[in-house]
Amino acid sequence: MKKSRKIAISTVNDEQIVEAWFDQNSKQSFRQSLLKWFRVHRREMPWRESRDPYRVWVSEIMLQQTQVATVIDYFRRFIRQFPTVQRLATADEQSVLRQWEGLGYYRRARQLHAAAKMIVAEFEGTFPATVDELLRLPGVGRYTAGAIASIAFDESAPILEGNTVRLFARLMGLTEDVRVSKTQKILWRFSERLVPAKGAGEFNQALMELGSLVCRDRDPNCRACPVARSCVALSLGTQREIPVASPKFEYESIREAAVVLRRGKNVLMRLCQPSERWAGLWDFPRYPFPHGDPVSNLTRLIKKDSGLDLELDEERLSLRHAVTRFRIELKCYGGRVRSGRLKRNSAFQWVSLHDIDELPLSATGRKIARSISAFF
DNA sequence: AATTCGGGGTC
DNA sequence: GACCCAGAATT
Repeated sequence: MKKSRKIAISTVNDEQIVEAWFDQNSKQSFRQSLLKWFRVHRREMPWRESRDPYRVWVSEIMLQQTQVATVIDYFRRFIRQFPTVQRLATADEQSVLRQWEGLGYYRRARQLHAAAKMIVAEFEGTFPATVDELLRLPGVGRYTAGAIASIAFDESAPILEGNTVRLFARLMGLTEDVRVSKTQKILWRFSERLVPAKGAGEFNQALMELGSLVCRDRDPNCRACPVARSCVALSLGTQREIPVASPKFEYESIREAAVVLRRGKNVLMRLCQPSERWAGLWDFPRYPFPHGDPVSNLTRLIKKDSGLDLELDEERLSLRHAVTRFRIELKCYGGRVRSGRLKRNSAFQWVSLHDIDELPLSATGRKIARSISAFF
């Protein structure tokens, strides 16, 4: 008897911690308080000006792992150039990637483009309107499907992302690592139990807005919180210790070299291959920084890969940047071609200075391109 | 269950 | 520097 009771208590940490919260709190009054707050503090955002599923979809893809402030201008430009799903579907991928340049996670742009073609072809232009249909689109996972279905189609679908993870963890007083799947499951369950049958779109946006503006990562503003009375963390004074999250990765410092090789008005560029970082984007020829004499070693590397006979100058530009789990120190060299022709089906290609503006580059590639006059 | 995939904001 | 951001797909 005592034994089974003990087991029951330890399993409270799992699914039933959710039920414990709902036992202690009225979800109707929680929803009311939240929506009342949201109607006052709701921020204007370009994708909130309509409920056009296409625009909601584009915004949700852009917002994956990307802050609202960063997305706003990208969204405006993207919708200006690709105002409908049909226009996106018939665009070429390079122009889509060009609009995405600087946002990062470029797979999102390629999948968005692929999904637009799917919608036009398989759904005959009728936008997928349910979570289950939306999940068939590449780049659309559980969060994004729930967000689109609820915001654009008023489906009662739950969401879970950065803001709501933090909010829910504090509301329940969750002290477990929110990155492990067991905790994710608890958080999804919480979202499922909380989402209303009607008005889920507004409700979900209100949750995220509260997480973003009030239940902030650092410095949560509990005095301004409309649902403070439902917050276990606040009642225990542990709101600053929650959420607990294991580190995502450790940084590794690496050094690279890039080369701006000129031939007349053209510059040697390389199309990043599908298996590489920046797939589909253009980059300057780039290598791990060679040991020994960088100029002579780089000259040999480029000659081997491109087939060109060339002459390199000294270092002209040094950039530091971080990408994924790497801190990169990138040194850039200028150079001229003496003779030779490009190898066939190497990813290299001569690009005129003017055309570089139209190509999608990585953020560092664009920095090099902008200071290209320093190499001539 | 881990890793990959960017880049900028912020303290 | 270190962590976060309206995550998804792959290994």
